[in-house]
Amino acid sequence: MKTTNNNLTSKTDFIRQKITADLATNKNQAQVITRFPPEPNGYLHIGHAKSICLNFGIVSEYQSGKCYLRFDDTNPSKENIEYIEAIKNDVHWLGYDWKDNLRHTSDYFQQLYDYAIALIKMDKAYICSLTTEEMKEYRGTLQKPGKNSPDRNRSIAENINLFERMQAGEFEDGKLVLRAKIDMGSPNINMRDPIIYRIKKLSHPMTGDNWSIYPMYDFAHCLSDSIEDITHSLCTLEFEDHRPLYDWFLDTLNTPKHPQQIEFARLSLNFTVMSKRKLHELVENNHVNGWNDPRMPTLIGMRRRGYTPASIRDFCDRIGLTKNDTQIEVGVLENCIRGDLETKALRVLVVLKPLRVVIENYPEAQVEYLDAPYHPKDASMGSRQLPFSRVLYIEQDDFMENPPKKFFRLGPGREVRLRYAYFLTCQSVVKDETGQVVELRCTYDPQTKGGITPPDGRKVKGTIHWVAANHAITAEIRLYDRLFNNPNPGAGNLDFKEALNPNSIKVLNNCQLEPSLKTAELEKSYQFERTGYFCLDNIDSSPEKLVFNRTVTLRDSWAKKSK
RNA sequence: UGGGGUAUAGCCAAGUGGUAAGGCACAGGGUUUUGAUCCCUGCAUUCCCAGGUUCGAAUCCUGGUACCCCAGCCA
Repeated sequence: MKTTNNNLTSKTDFIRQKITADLATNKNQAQVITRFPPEPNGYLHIGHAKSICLNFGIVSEYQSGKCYLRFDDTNPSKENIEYIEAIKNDVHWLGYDWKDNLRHTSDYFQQLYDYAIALIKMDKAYICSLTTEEMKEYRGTLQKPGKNSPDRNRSIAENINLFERMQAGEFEDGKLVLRAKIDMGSPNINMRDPIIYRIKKLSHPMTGDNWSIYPMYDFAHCLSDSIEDITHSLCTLEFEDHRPLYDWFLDTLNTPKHPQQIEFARLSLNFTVMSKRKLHELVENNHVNGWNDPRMPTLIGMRRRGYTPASIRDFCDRIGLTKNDTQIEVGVLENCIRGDLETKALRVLVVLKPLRVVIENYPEAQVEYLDAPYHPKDASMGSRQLPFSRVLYIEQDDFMENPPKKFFRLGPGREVRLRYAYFLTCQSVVKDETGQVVELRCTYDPQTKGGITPPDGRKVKGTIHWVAANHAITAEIRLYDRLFNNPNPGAGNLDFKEALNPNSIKVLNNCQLEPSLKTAELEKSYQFERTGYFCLDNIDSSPEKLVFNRTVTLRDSWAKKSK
């Protein structure tokens, strides 16, 4: 999608081509106005991020750009105020600012009502008393045309009277609806006299008890776009066959503005689910621990996991924008966060699964401090002093009793470098009654301080991380893996929950961290050298008990090879 | 013959009649005190299929095929 790198980014997707062309012909007074219109009935996920980056991103590319954040709150039975606040937070976190362009569809309820009255007066809408079942029957099927409602020829005066009484609260929910009078024989089901208002005697989060009728999406959305003078109304593919209806309302009502709806393919990621229904189900049935579970594809979950706004924006740039029905590999996302954190994350030493090492030729009570840079390529990130002493912890995975020849780490008689410290040779192995290796007895080479090559020129192939036992901090670390085992959970007619990965979270309780991590900060990423990127858990971590989440592992060509 | 869409590599995706960009993945090589990073190199005689038009077709025409979406008083 990018034709050049970095700041010279120029995207040439079909929507931008269209906008550029419109600008060239001076359509819409050479303006570009978009909107991101979430329904406040759930948390935002990575799929919404695609839309946010598109709508907010695109207007920043043009001088005249403006993007509204508009809550599409036309259904009070599903929506609530908590979601509104959460969505605002997520949009800001992602890096976008709607400035003073915050709106709600409910802001236009009166105008929408007036438009409905206008439609009735044009004899283009009528009150229908068919029940839900009858309505379905009259609608016809995909193959067969529908038939006219018996109420279709109700008089304008009666329609107005009934509509006013619907709003006045005279009828129970579901008794009557207002329908557009279009064409029950249309091959497009959306045009078969769609419902535009229904009765819902419910308190609305924004308008309280002012209304007992609420407009439907198709009616409210195009008119809200028109009211806001949206130039390009970008939405996903499933609304493509609603476009004739979008245009019908605006044409019929002859609105001063007629925005153009353009559809693009929604994001689909493998090994995860994106539909709100499924995400709700995961949360409600406790398959995850809430919307902010780090395994969720929600923005709030990804944030907790350690994904940065920049990495998500980069992802949205890379995946492209087309009408193709595609499924992006999660590897692309992982690659984006690795790319971002590679330059930003402080490097630290942390042992996930400790194995005790005693250096037999190192003085008992001695402690020395070794200088270790926070980033191998960026000196401006500074350095810290790592305490080193006779008893250390190394990673269990860095030792094998009978290692294959290509294993560069520790084994009986083998020598490795302790990062920033010394060369270390394994002399013997201590086991418990069960035969488990519990300790390594080693020696170090005093001539390799700092990890340098000794005078005899001896080379060592592997470098491992470590932590001084007496100085280490103990912490909990949560290792996450993909939530589903199947690249396409729920494909076919399988229940997507069958594909849940039972090992999507692994909690390690005895992790040993270098002392500098005592002051680790929230919202900051750390690279635990050789293992991955981590961040403090923004819910469960406390100064007394640090809890880290693994954002993503480092690329590991050894793991790949050794399989 | 319900309607609306989409087909370019394992996954994305440029390409708009002039001889198949780029990214991810993958494979090989180099640098490296992270088996990371970084740096090279390779990776579609062919664009869903079949015909046709043309000096020339992924692009135009004709006919097929596959997949996705639509029958909420949801959005």
